[in-house]
Parts: sequence; structure tokens; C-alpha cells
Amino acid sequence: MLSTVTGLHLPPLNHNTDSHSPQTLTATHLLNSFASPSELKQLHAHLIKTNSPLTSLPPSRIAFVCSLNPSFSYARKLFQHLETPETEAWNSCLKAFAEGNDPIDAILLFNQLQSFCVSPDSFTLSFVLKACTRLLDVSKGRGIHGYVEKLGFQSNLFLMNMILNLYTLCGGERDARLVFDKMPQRDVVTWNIMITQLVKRGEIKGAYDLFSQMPGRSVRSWTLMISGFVQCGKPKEAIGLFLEMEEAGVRPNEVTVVAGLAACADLGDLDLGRRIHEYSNQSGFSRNVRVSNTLIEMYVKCGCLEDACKVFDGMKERTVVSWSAMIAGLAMHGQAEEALRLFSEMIEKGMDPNDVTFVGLLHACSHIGFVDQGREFFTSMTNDYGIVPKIEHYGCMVDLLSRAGLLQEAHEFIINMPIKPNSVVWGALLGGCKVHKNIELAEEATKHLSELDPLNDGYYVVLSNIYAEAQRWEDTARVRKLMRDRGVKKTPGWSSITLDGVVYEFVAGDETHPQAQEIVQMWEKLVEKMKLKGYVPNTSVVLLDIEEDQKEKFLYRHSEKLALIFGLINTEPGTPIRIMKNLRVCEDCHAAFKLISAIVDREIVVRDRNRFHCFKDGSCSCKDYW
DNA sequence: CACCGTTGTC
Repeated sequence: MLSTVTGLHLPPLNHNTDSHSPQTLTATHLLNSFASPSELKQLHAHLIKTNSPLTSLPPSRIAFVCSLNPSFSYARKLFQHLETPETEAWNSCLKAFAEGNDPIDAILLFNQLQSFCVSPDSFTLSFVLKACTRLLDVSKGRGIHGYVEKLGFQSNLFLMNMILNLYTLCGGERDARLVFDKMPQRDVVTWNIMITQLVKRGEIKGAYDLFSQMPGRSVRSWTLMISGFVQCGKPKEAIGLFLEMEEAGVRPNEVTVVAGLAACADLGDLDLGRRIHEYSNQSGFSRNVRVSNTLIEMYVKCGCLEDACKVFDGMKERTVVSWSAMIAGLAMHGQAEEALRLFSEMIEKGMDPNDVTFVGLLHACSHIGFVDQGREFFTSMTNDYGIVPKIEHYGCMVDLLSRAGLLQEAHEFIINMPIKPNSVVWGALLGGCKVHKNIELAEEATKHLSELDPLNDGYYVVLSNIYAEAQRWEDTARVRKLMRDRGVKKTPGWSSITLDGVVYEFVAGDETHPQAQEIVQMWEKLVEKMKLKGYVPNTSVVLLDIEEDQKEKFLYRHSEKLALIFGLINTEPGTPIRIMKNLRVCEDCHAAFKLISAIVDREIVVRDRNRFHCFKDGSCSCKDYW
């Protein structure tokens, strides 16, 4: 191939040859084939004779042919016949290369220009810098940087911003800082580049400091900061900023909307999510695939599976992300069959699944106990789709096996993993040990967890609860002491419910609430009816070594129960209730909610830290497998 | 003729 000789690759020719005059056709044919020096001479003559049809040809094509010619100066002669100045003609070639599939060509062409003393202007340099950035070639970039300064362009904001951006992407932090500090002027783009860098490094505080002190903010600045907060797990701050941006009269664009919706999804803020949806419809953003994908995610995580389906069904164009999001959403809501059906439909439509699609599918299987089906997906994903399982897939498999009670198999699966198991993997085994009461394997899992994730309180809590359930109080105490010694604190459980846009949070045993009295009275009335329907308080979940009647009192003050009763008191009969909990829902509350849903004839949707439980007519969407 | 921002899992 020619390209191997010259290092230049042929960019696609977007020219409709059919619609051209015979003369131009000749030229195009010539350009399409290998052009020897003599052919180029013919072309040259042709161009002169017909008076510049060259302008109608893509300059990158010309540059390509010219670069094949050992006498490069010939290209210059060609360009001298164009009406546009020579540098400008080269710039359009460089631009085409820099934005094409092989940005390296822009650099190679630029090198040739230099040796032939074609004088570069600021645009020339911008295209070369663009190529360096796309190639992440910081050493070439440094050379261009020097050149930019030599030519006296150091106060050209476009160029300096591009150099700064290149350094933030692949240079040292120091290089970027040096350029930033030395810049004679800065504009909003300069600041945005610096903020982007800090966000990527996870230095959200530093990013926000810059955001606060920058002179003028564009929509992009706001968007950057909002998505920065989302990325580092601070959806409250993201939403706060989103509202502040609206106050400031800045109109969100598609990207802002995506970031805002992601925050709503994480926080379960359905009200704002719906408002952003409405705004997206009005602004025509809903046609954007990414916006729709994030809308699906938002509705799924806010417990509105039907709304998510509506968005999905209404999409004109879907990507693998759309399908994966919907499959994962169905999985999260315990609709495994529907998730598998959607997968088949996806395959029928010729859409290729990716690794994330399979995480969703395995998730669906583990949440309903489709062990064999899950195993099949796990092998099929590699055999049929060539996807190498990642740690997430192993995590799902261990979860699938452990939940189903196949603890030995799960353990062997971990031991035989080709990659190092992480804390999620061992944590899944530990979770299964809790459900199926296997102390020995729980201890084995804990051994690994205290090395892999020693500061995560969840694992200590599960182990100590396993001991407590087995009445091994000394071991329980030992684990609690270990936690104290290591300075690990148990995350307090809370549940929240949103009414008229106000979030009400409850913690277990909360009696300071203004409606505490009413809540207790309502609960007592309910519990009587529940007991008639066979409710027996499951005091075994109260893992304290105390008297039975005391245990009942603790049980009745669980945060999710308080939130539910508060919701029942303060909403119209028949309206669905949505509750969020930061930890997993407790077993007794689960049993209670099923009965309550029938007694008060309400749909109760609970978002747990893992999944959704939708209680209706006395049963739960999880079919009690969780 | 140019620079900066976005989605899906555990």
C-alpha cells in the first residue's frame, strides 16, 4: 500500500464523481489512482488549462497525491494556482487530516510544510495541535508549543487553550499549571479546561473553587461542575447547582440535562426528573439518544418502571446503551422474564450486546434465582459474543450462586477466577452466607474482605449479624470491637419519602418528629389488622441481646416503617407511596409492607441500596427472593 | 477555517 511508503493514509473521497464535467472527472480519476510525477504534470496542465477546477476537489485529496510525489515542491505549484492563499489551502488539508481517522497524517504533512518553508499561521498550528491532542502526543505537542512561542503566538487564546488542554490530558499536572499561570489572558474556555482536569482527578473541591472564582461562567462551566458532582457521588450538590443555574437564567442544553437527570436518578428525585423531562420535550432534547437513555435511567431509579418503558418505546433510535439500561432497569425491578425477552428482541433486531448488557442480564438472573439461565449467559457472552468477563460479571455470578444457596460452588468459582477477586465478589459470597446461615464460609469471606476493604462497615455488620442470629454473642462482640479498633463506624440506616417536593428523612427510633405521636397511633391500629392477617413480628432481625418485648419496640421503629406510616397519613388514599432506603430493607419490614399494601390498598415502592421492591395486593415484586 | 462539557453495571 502507498500509505506504508509515505506514512499517509488515504482519507475517504466524499466526491460525487457522476455529477461532474468530463474534465473534472479526468482530474478525479487521476487523483484516485497512483499519481506519478508525470501524471501530476498532466494534472497540473489540466488545471491551468481549465482554470482551477481544483477548488472543487477536496484539498486533503490533493495533499495526499502531492505527498506521494517525491518532488514535494510540485504540490506547492499546484496550490499556487488556487485562488486562495497557499497557507490557507494547506490549512484545509491539515484540518481534514486532523479531524479524520488518521490524525498522524496532519503531523506528517506539517513536517513537510516546515521543510518546504510554507509559513504557518495560527490556524495551521491549531490543526496540528488538534492532531497532537487526538493522538495524545504530548512530546510533539511540546515542540509545537515551543514553535507557537517562537512565532509570537503566546497571547493567542485559541492556541494557548489548546496547548493547556493537551497538557491536562497527557502532560504533567505541573505543565498545565505552568501554562495556566503564565497565560497573559484567560477566557471561559481556559477555566473550563482547568476545571475539567480537576474533576477528572476527582479533586471536586478544587474544581468547585475554580468554578467559584472564575469571572464568567458558560453553560459548559455549569454542566461540567454538575456532572463533576454526579461523578464523585454528590448528587445533592449537583442538583443544588442545577437549580442555582436556573436561577442565574442560564438555559440548560442537552448535556446539562443529561447531567441533571443522572443526579435525579442517583438521588431518586422524581419531581425534578419529571420537570427536566418536560423541559427536554419542549426544547426538542428528547430526540437526543443520550438524553433518552438518561431519562430511562432516571425513571428506573425513581421506581417508575412504566415511565422508563414509555421513554424506551418512544425512541426512534436506540443504542446498545438504551437496551442495556432498559434490561438493567427491568432486572432492578425484579422483572427477569421481561429482561430476558428484551434481550432476545435486541438480538433479533441485530443490535450487538456489550459487557454492560450482560451485567444487566446476570443481575436479572440473580435477582430471581435463574441459576442455569445465568450460567448459560455467562458462557454465551464469551463463546457467542466474544466478550471477556470483567470483575463485575464474576461478581454477578458469585451473587447468583450464593443467593441460590450454592455456597460451595460460589466459593470454588471465586478460587478459580482468572482475575483477582475484589471486595464485591467476596461481599456477594458473604451476603449468601447470611441468607443461608453458613458461618464457616462467612469467616473465610471476611478474611479476604478485611484485607480488600477494611474500612467498609457493611461487611463487619453482616458478619456480626450472622453471629447474632446464631446466638454467638461473644463473636458478635468481638466483631464490634474489631470495628471500633479499626475506627470503622456503622452507617446509620435512614429512609426517606418525598411529599410536595420536600424530602422527609427518618432514622430508626426517631421520636422527635412533629407527627411522631400520630405515627405511633396509626401503627398500632395497623399492627392489629396485620396480626389478624397472620403477622408475627420477626424479632430475630433485632440483633441485640435484649428482652423480647423490647425487641418488638425496636422493630416497630424501623426507619422504613416510620417513613411509610408518615406517607400514609399525609397522602390521599390510593396514591402510591415511594420510599428510599440507604441500606437494604429489613426482613420484618418486608413482610409487614406486603400486608399493609393489601390492608390500605396502596402500591408501595421501596428503593433499597440494591433494587426495588414493589408491594401490591399483599405481595412483593421480588417474589421474596432477595 | 480553531479551544472546553454528557449516558449504561457492581
